[in-house]
Amino acid sequence: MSNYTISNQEPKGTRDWFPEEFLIRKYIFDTWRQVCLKYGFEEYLTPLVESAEIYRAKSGEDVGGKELVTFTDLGGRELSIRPEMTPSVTRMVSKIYTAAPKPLKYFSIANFMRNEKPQRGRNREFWQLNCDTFGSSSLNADSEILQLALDLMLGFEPPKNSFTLNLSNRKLIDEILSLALKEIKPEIKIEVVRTLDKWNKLSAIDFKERLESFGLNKESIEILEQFINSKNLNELAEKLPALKNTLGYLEIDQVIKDLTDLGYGDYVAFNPAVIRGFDYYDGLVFEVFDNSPDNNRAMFGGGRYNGLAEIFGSVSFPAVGFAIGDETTRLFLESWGLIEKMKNSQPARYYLPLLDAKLSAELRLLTKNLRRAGQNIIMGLEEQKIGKALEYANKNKIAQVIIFGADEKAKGIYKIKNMMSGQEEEKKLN
RNA sequence: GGGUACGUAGUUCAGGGGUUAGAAUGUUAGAUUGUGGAUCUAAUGGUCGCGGGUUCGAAUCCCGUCGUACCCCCCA
Repeated sequence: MSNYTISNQEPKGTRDWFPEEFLIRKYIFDTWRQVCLKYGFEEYLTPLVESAEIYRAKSGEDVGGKELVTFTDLGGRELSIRPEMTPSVTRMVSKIYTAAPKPLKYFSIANFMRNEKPQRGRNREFWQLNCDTFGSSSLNADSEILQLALDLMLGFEPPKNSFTLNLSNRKLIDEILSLALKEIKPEIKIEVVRTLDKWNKLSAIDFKERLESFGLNKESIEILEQFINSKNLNELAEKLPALKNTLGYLEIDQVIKDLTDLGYGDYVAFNPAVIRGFDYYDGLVFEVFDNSPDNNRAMFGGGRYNGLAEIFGSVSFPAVGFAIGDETTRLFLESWGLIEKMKNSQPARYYLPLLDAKLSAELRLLTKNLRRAGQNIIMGLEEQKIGKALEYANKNKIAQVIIFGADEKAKGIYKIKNMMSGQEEEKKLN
């Protein structure tokens, strides 16, 4: 006898997946996988751990630093549990890139770990779908990736206007910065970009004051305000004509046209406040927003990151992609009542209780035959009176009970009772 | 890393200095002679998150710590 007990609580920031929760997760993963396969994307996986340096090199101060979960292996190598997929998949692709036919279209569904403070929509262990196209600089690749992101959302059959894909371009951001800031130091530029990124959370006054604190003059601030307040491309072109024929502008314009032609127009919009935290983005960037008042937040995003690959080796290649988390997706489904809908369309399960211990051999045989015929059967293991059997089915939300006792055996039948309607159906035993 | 709130049966909660800590629900067994969500009976359940302090006495007050939820920071 020990005088203490070990807690049965899961580690901080992780969660147990009881069948009810697991069902939701499985539904999300199945939907993702189905959509990706339709796009001809191929599924891959990398190891759970990578050399720690791969993250220290590029993942940034937090993700690649204090949030990294690291240990030392038997050979003294420092390994980390992956906090994101991009370095791994880039490393993996760089091994085959030169010899592989281009482009490569890859996706994976994997878990990750970041040592951060858990909060709504964010845990230490989380799961993500990562989708990337490698080896194409064509705008068609960007278009397709965005279409994939949209179809991933539409795969859950959400109501109209439940989400919006907001679109911008890092090239456009660079244009506006050189237009507004001209000879300002790079450190200040980074701060300005962060402020633009936070525009949603700041009031107009705070926004202005913040820019003033960086020492920007009136003219610069006015240009930035005109930019960030543009509701669409036309408005932007009117206010800041200098941007109109820039590559960044034209790319956004083209992609929105592509997607509108395909019928996604209601879901796509230019939004100058989409910046995204990572520095490696260098072309189109996007974020998908949940429009639900209960869950109004950026769900996921991505973009083009042509310059990233060269950091990991000699091979450089263009890439465009995004990642979407299981938890944010679950919150989206919840906010639009889509989980109940999914639960009600699960395949039927049958409960076949052991009403008479003497019939256990017959019960096993019947179970086997029904399973062979493609049914999902939960077979009773302990002798049970019919009342208890029906109660068990109720409590476990099993819709159909197969009744097979002495009476049925004598008649050479079994009965299927529907728990919802109460109706019974007789079937012959072979 | 900073902040706010909360930790009492498996679960949802009550009790807010005074004997052996309660309810509902769940689980298990039995009753109603094989057609259900019911009712009845019984059993099962808790070092009141953990540690320290104040007190004659702490689930209750104080401090710390751990955990949970949410916000900020950061980031997908």
